[in-house]
Amino acid sequence: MSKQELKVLGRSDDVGACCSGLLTAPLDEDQAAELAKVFKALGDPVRLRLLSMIASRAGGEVCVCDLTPAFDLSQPTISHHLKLLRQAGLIDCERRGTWVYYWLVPEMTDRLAGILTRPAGEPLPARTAPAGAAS
Amino acid sequence: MSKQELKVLGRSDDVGACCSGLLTAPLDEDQAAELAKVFKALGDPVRLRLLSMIASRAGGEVCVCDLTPAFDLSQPTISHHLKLLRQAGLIDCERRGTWVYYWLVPEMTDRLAGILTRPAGEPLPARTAPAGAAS
DNA sequence: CACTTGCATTGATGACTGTCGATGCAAGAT
DNA sequence: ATCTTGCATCGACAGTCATCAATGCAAGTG
Repeated sequence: MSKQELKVLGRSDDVGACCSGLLTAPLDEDQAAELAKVFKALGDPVRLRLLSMIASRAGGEVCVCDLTPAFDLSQPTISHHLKLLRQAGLIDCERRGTWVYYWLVPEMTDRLAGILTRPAGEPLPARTAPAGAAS
Repeated sequence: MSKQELKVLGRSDDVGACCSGLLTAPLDEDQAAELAKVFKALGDPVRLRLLSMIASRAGGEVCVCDLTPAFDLSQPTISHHLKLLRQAGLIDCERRGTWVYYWLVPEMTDRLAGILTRPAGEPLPARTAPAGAAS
């Protein structure tokens, strides 16, 4: 339940590896394609809420049966969104008896946060009085 | 060129304000919908590459004429992607003579990075030996 | 003025996505 | 074994999206 499924991310090193930041050097096509899959998984309000419910849960994991009733959506739809989040490497899950529990993969959110963080003390080219503006 | 267009984000306070983190408390529907628009804008490889090209540019801004030839896509398509990034609040632009220049809005990427960052020294509920596993 | 160049907008189209009901499957209960 | 419950998968359908060619518009050039 936790290790089959097409591993969307990384062909080899996966989560921990890769690129410093999107803001410091132009992404190449492969990096961009890989990253886009993760951001696309975050690009839906239902999945964002699911992720935040899972991530903020004391104890670190949530049973699907606690997630589904929080939405005005069918159970297959929630299951589908959870699958996408898992394929993006943002969460993982495990069956335990009758129930399935999900938890956050913090390495992935850490990686995204790092990618979106600009190196401290950047020049920050004073975007206020654009040089030769059309005056 | 820089201030019309439907302001996708914030109804009032916009970028700087809002929520602490997606990882600490469940997002409500409005926050999730708002955030999802920004992540959706990042969920495309072309837009990610555009953003990284703009953000990493020395001088802080890029002319569209420098961006378009870097892709195997038509000029209207690039223009469309730039529009989406701008509507998401990630970049802004200005016409200067014949050319249009784009630059990063670092407040937005900062905000996203913050949202994806978990509070330091979190319990990190030892996901290794799942309690009552199906043994 | 007409002509050219840089970029945005429009309209069309094929591909993808979110959603559902129906179904399948695993595991505990009887 | 049969029934029930929890969740995933399947197939279908409507809505959204990425892309293009055609066109429009702004601004510099002759």
